[in-house]
Amino acid sequence: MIKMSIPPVKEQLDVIERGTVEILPREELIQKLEQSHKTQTPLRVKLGCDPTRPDLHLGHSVILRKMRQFQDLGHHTILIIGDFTAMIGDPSGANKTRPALTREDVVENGRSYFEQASKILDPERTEIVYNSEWLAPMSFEDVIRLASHYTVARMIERDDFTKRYQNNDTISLHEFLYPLAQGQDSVHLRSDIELGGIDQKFNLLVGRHLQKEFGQSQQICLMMPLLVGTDGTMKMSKSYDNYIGIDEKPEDMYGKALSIPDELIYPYFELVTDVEQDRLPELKQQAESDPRNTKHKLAWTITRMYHGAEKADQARDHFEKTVVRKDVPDEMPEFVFASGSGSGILDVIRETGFVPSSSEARRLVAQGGVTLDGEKITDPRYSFETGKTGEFVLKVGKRKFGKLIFR
RNA sequence: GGGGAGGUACCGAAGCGGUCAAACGGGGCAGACUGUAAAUCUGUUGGCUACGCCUUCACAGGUUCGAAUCCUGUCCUCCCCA
Repeated sequence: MIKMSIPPVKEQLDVIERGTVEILPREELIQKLEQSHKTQTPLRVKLGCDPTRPDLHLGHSVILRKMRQFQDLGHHTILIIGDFTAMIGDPSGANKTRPALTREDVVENGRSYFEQASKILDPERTEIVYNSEWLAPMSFEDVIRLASHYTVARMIERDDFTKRYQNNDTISLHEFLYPLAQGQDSVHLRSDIELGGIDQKFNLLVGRHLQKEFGQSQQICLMMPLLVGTDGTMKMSKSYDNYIGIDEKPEDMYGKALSIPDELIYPYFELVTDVEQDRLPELKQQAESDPRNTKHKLAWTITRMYHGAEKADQARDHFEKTVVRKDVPDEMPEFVFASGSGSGILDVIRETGFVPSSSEARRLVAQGGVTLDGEKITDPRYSFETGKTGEFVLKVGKRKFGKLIFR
């Protein structure tokens, strides 16, 4: 491992505070940073992840990027795969009790999570731990003791619980254990700082509280805002289908990034891109004066971060071509059919996998959402002549293209 | 443990014996429009060998010519009391 020097406080704060919503308590953070700089001892920075959904998107990247910044400042970072807590299911976010996962699922998801997170974190400098390591061996007695350090009144103060309680929604008793388990992680790891989304505030504070109960130095809670999704209203989440996945194809990434409302251009630059700190004010202004080009710059930057400059250029060209000029893309998946079968258009569309059912295909045809070589097909009974050969460009819906080859 | 309310499509929510593949809203999808995959307007939204047929209204049975709607049992949720 490379020995890094820990820079002075002021310098660190500039980086640390980029995009944060809240640091509790900020004063203590400064003290810890001073101490750390003086003694050149890295702080222990903890981030827990819930491996229920292994597809990471830009929403996750906000917090992971913050973690990366701590790495670059020379601190010690610990990524906790919440394999044990995932079996409880965090009550926050989806206001619903989540189904418990099996151990195998959780382990597999954890692996996939780290693999994806490595696109943002420096894997060399990330300590990975699974919280089942210390949570699983706890006895019932240990759990009772832990639970005695928190009160029901404080527990139901928590937003999610309050709301669900008022709505007469189910709250399973074991959900109360989630924050405690997460807090126990902090105690076990003796963390100095815990990162989290602002929706994690309660959980992070429980960690702080428990550390105090156990006579430890209390962690600083650093909260990042929730990234608003491409729909411009709700937080980015796979279940709202308003996300940009970090594994997505360059073209999709670019297109989705362009679909965000103009007000989000700046927050995205600040939270999910690696543009230099001192360029931010300038970008903020451009986002207002020239939203179109600034948004293209944003889309390009995001795509470049995950796919490189060359792919980003291609994605931009692809967008210009298919969306702006409504032209046919350079590359598209090919589907080969045997001529002579006299295939109907509905079956052909189905075989491409662009739609889940032939009823859906029929609907699209009826609504004029299907073209063949640029010609709208409106008759669901349209079929390719028997014995016909050649290639056709099929377009289904707004942006699904395929090359049909009959031979 | 006792009493009451309720479980409807992706979500919320009507319907309470036929005219129900199921109103309405949200979401999704499509068309028009657009700097944009935004906003707005319009249409559409179970499946199929498709002007007809098949499977849906927690689950399993039953009554009836006919049930999402009535009856019985099971599972689940919420409220009040203990």
